[in-house]
Amino acid sequence: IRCTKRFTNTPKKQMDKPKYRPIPIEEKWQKRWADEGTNTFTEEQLQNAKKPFYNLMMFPYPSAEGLHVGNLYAFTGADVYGRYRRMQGEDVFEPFGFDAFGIHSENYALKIGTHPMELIPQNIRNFTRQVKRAGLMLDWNHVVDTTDPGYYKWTQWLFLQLYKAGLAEKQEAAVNWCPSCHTVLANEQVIAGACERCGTAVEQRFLSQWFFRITRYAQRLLDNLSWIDWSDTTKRAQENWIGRSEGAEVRFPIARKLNASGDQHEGVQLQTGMTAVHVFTTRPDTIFGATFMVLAPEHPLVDVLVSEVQREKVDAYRERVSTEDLVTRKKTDKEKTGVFTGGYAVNPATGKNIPVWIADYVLMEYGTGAIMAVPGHDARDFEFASKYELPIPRVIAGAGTDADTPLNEPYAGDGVLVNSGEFDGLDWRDAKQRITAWLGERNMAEPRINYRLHDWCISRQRYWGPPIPIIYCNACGTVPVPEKDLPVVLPYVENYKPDESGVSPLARAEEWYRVPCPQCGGEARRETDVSDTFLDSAWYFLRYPSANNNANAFDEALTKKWLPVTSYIGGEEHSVLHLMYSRFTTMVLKDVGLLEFEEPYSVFRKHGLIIKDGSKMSKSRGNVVVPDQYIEQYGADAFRTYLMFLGPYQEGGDFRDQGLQGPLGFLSRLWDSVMPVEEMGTEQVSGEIEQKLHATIRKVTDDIAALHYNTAIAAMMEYLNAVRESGRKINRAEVEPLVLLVAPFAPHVAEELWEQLGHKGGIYATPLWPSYDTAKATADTVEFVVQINGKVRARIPMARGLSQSEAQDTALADENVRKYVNGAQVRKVVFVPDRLINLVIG
RNA sequence: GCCCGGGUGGCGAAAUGGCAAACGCAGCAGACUCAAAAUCUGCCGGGCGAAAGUCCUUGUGAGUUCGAGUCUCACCCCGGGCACCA
Repeated sequence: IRCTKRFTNTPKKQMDKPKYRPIPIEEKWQKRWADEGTNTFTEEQLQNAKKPFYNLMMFPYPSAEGLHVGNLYAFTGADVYGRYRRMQGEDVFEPFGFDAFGIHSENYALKIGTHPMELIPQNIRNFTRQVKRAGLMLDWNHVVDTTDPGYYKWTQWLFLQLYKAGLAEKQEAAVNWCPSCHTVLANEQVIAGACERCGTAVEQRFLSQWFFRITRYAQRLLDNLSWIDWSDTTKRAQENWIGRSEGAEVRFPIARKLNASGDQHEGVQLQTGMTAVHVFTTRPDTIFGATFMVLAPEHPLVDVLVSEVQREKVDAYRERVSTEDLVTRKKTDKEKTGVFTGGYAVNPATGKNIPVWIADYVLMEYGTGAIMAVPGHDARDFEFASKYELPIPRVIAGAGTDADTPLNEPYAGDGVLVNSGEFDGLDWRDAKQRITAWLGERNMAEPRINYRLHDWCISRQRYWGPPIPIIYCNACGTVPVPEKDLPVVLPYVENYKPDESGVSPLARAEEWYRVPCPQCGGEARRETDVSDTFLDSAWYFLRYPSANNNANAFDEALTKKWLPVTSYIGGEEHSVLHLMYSRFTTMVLKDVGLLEFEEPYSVFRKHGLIIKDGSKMSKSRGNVVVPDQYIEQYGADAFRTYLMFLGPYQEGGDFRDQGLQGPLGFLSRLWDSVMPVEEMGTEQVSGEIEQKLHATIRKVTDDIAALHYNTAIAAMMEYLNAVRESGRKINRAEVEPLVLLVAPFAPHVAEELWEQLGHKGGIYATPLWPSYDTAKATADTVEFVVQINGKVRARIPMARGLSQSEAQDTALADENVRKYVNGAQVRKVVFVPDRLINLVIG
């Protein structure tokens, strides 16, 4: 009975009206795109593309938890841009892949007890399913999986190119060791002294590691930032990371040591041939205030400088520091400690002997591992000098102070030199060059540029990565694996758990690492470390066009056609690591003649972070949004549109479940405006709607180009509202362009409506992006703002193009305006054509 | 400490130095319905006012300007990154 009643209550017309049901439409179009190869290129098509546009998004690590909304936010933003460019007639190549090696996957595999070689393919299948459901315009013919031997063969090949170029070196070095992950970490992976991944305090260990000499490229990496078209904040982050400082290297000759009675005596001849302590300073102008020196406890000259009187204390201190973990060592707020070595060096400016100390606040890894301490003008030196009662002279006098004003705190501001001999009175900036030159005349100093950037340690004592293609032979030494023998396949080993030993689990696979030497055939041993995941991602963009090429890492012709990457959109969290390493790799490949360009990404734009309930999504907070449920409920189109609408794309935004209602409602209203097609009007667009249509096309076109997706969507909503509010029957010509404008955001519903409207071949068959007419986009009447003394007193519709006097006359005819002017003299008129007139009275 | 962002209605947000709050969410009222959902219509920063209108309002304080959310200076707060970097 109930059912019957409802049936009779529903008007006939509404029964016939097809309702917007996203899910079947999306399934239909996803199938069609796949069947017809809408989004994929064949090798031939890649080769023959007329207007190549390489649209890159950052490939994800395929976690076992699956795709989360942050991934999809990143991909959709890039996809919208790619679809937009494609509709404008460009050949958009939008590939996808998986960055599946690394500690992440390995730790997870260990945790759940599934071997990574089984786990990762599962994850990739799951990720692929999710990504496909989201309706991205991806080329599934060109997929990259970094764990595929067909891929990492070329990662190993890349290592060999660096090796041949002399840019890969094995060094015994103090490295960051994570005692929990049992591996070495790059400096970039150490966050405030703790492991980036697990948060465990990082220790110092001495291991033999492979390093890439990225520091040789520091200046070039910095210089190119001036011309590459990247988000400013990303460039700034790289600039800070490279950390260029200009200053001087100054030599302090070693002078004397304490003897047993505490007196100074002549220094000994130095075995190393070094007769001076070298320091790097950015403030050579303050050298007259350098009253002592500090060496890092590990500094090799400590052994030379130390006097017998102090040896015991020095050894004890060094012992203590070496066992100290780097978190404690690098805490900036802890009290500084140190020990006098008993040795002295000569300040080359004053000629005086100054004591040499060792202290843990001086780091071996920066500069020369030694400093001249200027306690008067450096906060750290001041603190140290105060504690150990060392003299704190003033050598810079700021406003209101002179040579004799005592220093109660370090002064690092502007000023002129004092207590600095012939340089007194000089501005500190000028003094930098003058003093460096003056010392240089006696060969005691020269200008020097120092970088914070360190060489890239790529060795990992882990299992889940590409083996480093090196063989150690007792007779021949270090021998690179011949390119013909690549890939060095990562063997399946049952026990891949890392241990305390500091060597890779592969070092337990004897049958794998025992090999004959490629040069002499003698007994040899493979390198058992694998390489850093960042090496996999440092070149993946080169592989995509050549993903199906087994003969080369990257095909010469395809690379020439498609690279550098036209547009790269990705998260800011990769500002320094991935983006810096891939720039470095590209430069190296150019230098060895394999590429013709040296910057991999012509345009890079960072996108914002998506927030949930006011904080970053994370598993520990339990606020991670999984897209599947939303896509099932609202459809991929509404979900995509919502993600792009919730805030400015480059700044991110707050994800709220209820927010999805807006875009869903918009898409259903668009659907209702078109369907059923037979009921649409056939009149031409005219009048206000025509103006609004052209203005909307212009705004959407410009906004998408600038990644202002949220305002582009708002403009489309506004236009649709205007069309619907007219109250008339909706004409086909009014909504057809809107169907196209919405396509980058909601591709499925756009395709469906486009087909319903009678168009064959789909939206991407020909370049369909609507064009606008600037003249038509401009309204012929404007609402003119009339201000009196800067306050709005009237809003009067006026014809466009009025002159100042016409506008003024019209304004003065307004009652409210007259009331305020009230016969007073108009002293000044500010006139902004077609917008505003401001009458200043007084 | 240094380097980036950012601070606007109940919420997400918008605004080439020129109408602050577009667009959307939530809310309220109404229409349709036996009812609910869906949909549609209206209202929706605060004060005064019957209304026309008017005053206040973009973290705080100053400044530049005919005019400041927007530019300048100082400060406060939030988020992110770097950090004994010599």
